[in-house]
Amino acid sequence: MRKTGRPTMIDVAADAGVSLKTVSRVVNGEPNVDPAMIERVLASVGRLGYHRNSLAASLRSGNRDTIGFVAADLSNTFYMAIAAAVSAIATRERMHLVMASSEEDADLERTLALDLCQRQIGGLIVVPTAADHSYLSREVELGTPVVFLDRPGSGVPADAILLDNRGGSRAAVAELLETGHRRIAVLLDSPEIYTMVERLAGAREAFAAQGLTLDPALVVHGLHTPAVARDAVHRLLESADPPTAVFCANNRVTIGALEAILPRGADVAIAGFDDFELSRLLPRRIRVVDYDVTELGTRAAETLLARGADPATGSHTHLVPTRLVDRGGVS
Amino acid sequence: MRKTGRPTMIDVAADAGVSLKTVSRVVNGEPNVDPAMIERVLASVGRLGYHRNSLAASLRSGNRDTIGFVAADLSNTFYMAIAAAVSAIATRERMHLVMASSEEDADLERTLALDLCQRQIGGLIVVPTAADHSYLSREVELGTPVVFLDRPGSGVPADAILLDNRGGSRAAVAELLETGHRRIAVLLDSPEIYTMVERLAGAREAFAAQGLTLDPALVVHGLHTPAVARDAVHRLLESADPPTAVFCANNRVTIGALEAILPRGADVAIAGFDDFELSRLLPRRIRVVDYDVTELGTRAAETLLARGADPATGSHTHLVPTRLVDRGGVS
DNA sequence: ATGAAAGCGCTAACAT
DNA sequence: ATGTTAGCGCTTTCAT
Repeated sequence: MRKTGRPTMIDVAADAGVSLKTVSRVVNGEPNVDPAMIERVLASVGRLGYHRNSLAASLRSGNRDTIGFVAADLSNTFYMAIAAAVSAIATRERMHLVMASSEEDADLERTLALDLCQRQIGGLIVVPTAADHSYLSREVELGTPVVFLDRPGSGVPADAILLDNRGGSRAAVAELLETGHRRIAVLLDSPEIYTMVERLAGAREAFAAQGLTLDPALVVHGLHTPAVARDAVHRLLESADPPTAVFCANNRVTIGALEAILPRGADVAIAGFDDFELSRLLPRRIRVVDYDVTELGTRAAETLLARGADPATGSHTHLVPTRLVDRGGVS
Repeated sequence: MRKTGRPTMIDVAADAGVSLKTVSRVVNGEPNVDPAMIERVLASVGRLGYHRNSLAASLRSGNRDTIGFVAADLSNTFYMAIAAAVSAIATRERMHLVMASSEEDADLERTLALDLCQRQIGGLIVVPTAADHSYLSREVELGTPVVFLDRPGSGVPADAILLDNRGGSRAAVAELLETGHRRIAVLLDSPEIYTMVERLAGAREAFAAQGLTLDPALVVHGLHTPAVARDAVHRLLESADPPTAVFCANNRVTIGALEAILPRGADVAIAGFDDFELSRLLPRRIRVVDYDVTELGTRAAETLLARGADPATGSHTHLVPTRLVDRGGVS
């Protein structure tokens, strides 16, 4: 036994009276080992409580058995659900998932992503916060597959898995217009976030398709939390010419809008991007742009693995479809 | 440059015309290096696009800079929120978080936990699914700190961070009793889950304090999903002697109960363990046993780090307090 | 079927 | 302040 705690293959080899390589063969289940030898080695493994050091193994073999995931904000259930989906694929492939949250900070994203690359990961999934991702180009060149999730990356050739943001919000706003609404408020988080830009564009497309335009006074940006969204909606409803409908560009905004509209009992139609927990139990009916969150994570992980297996083909962007559904209306 | 892609310290040393160790010193920011030398090395680092291989570094130094987290079910927002909290601490400490989900499967938990230990992690947080954790005793002996989260472990001395399950449910049920309810249904997930056992015990304590006992016909187990809980509540309400109140032992059960009770407009008081998203927007008032999820994750991570720094002291169990709050009652 | 030796990329221990 | 050497625990290559 060595001075330090953990037994190594050398210890097992000594204990079993075989060579280091034989232990390695047995531990890794390689073929062409005498059954009696296998027995002997496994007995020593059990006796010493030996566990293979997979770090040392991958150092030598170059095998990468970890997927890195840099989310934009892990306190957001959206990214957590994605992480869960990626984790499931990782486990299925006997890989590990290392995750981190950039907190919507471009510098932190860069630091975390490069940190993960230092750990010799087999692939990296990034929800881009930074505007430029050329900091990853060297890693991509050197063979680390990168997949952008939810938002496109730039400055580096990599696959991307995105939602059909435009199509989803276009459909939701088009429906409000068909129902006769004209004063439709569009409520958004920061315009620096890609999905917000796309969803606003989708709303504009719906107006344009009817030969109409969105009233700039009804486009509200910067609603980063439900509380801020709630206050903004209160203000809108108290204005001289209030909206008759609101389109909320994400679920936090929808929740804030509900917090303002429900207690007032205001007669305002509500549509929102992203489903959320308990939306079915809302006391009033709303329309929601829904999609399969799990598909985002699963696709990203599988794209990553496929890319690892075959780095040759060009980079693709996959759009995950959305659909407009009814929620609430209980009681 | 080497045959394989990534440049190594040796490449940098050759390029800069210095020794390997000097590169190591510069890259790790060690003191006592000539500023001119630092410049020269950093220039080569930039030119070659060198990144330190942290796996190789920790192989040699023995430093463990990863926290492992085995959740019981990552698709549950509760564990996701905990993972987010742990991730935040990991980032703060410049560590990484490797996570996996046991899917409430004891064998998978064991496999995942030991897999993580193989990766030479600096500490392991486990939400126990298995009944016995002596499979971890060797790792603990060898110096890997282990913290059990949400449920106690057994067979191995390790810290645990638990909720005050009994106290929380006792308070909730006591309040229902004080309000005059006697036929109180207690709705639970599987009785094999520790928290369920504790929460049921808390409910019993509340009855016992009044010299009363819980009607066995009103104790329902095995409500693993909201849908199953919903159906069970429908059956209870249609029975000959229906409950006038329900205590739901977790948020999935509460949601199922709401799905049954709200559409019926039934006059049944509701109390539940665990807060949930949008609980504030419910059309009717319910009581919720609330607590700080972040605190669970933060405590676990900090206990782990403290344990890593000082393995000497005995193992402790920390109880995170709960409080009874109002939710819903909007419109 | 088994083993000896080299070396993955880095840091620790010891020079100088 | 800088360099040299050994070796972390394992896999690979090449013998036997």
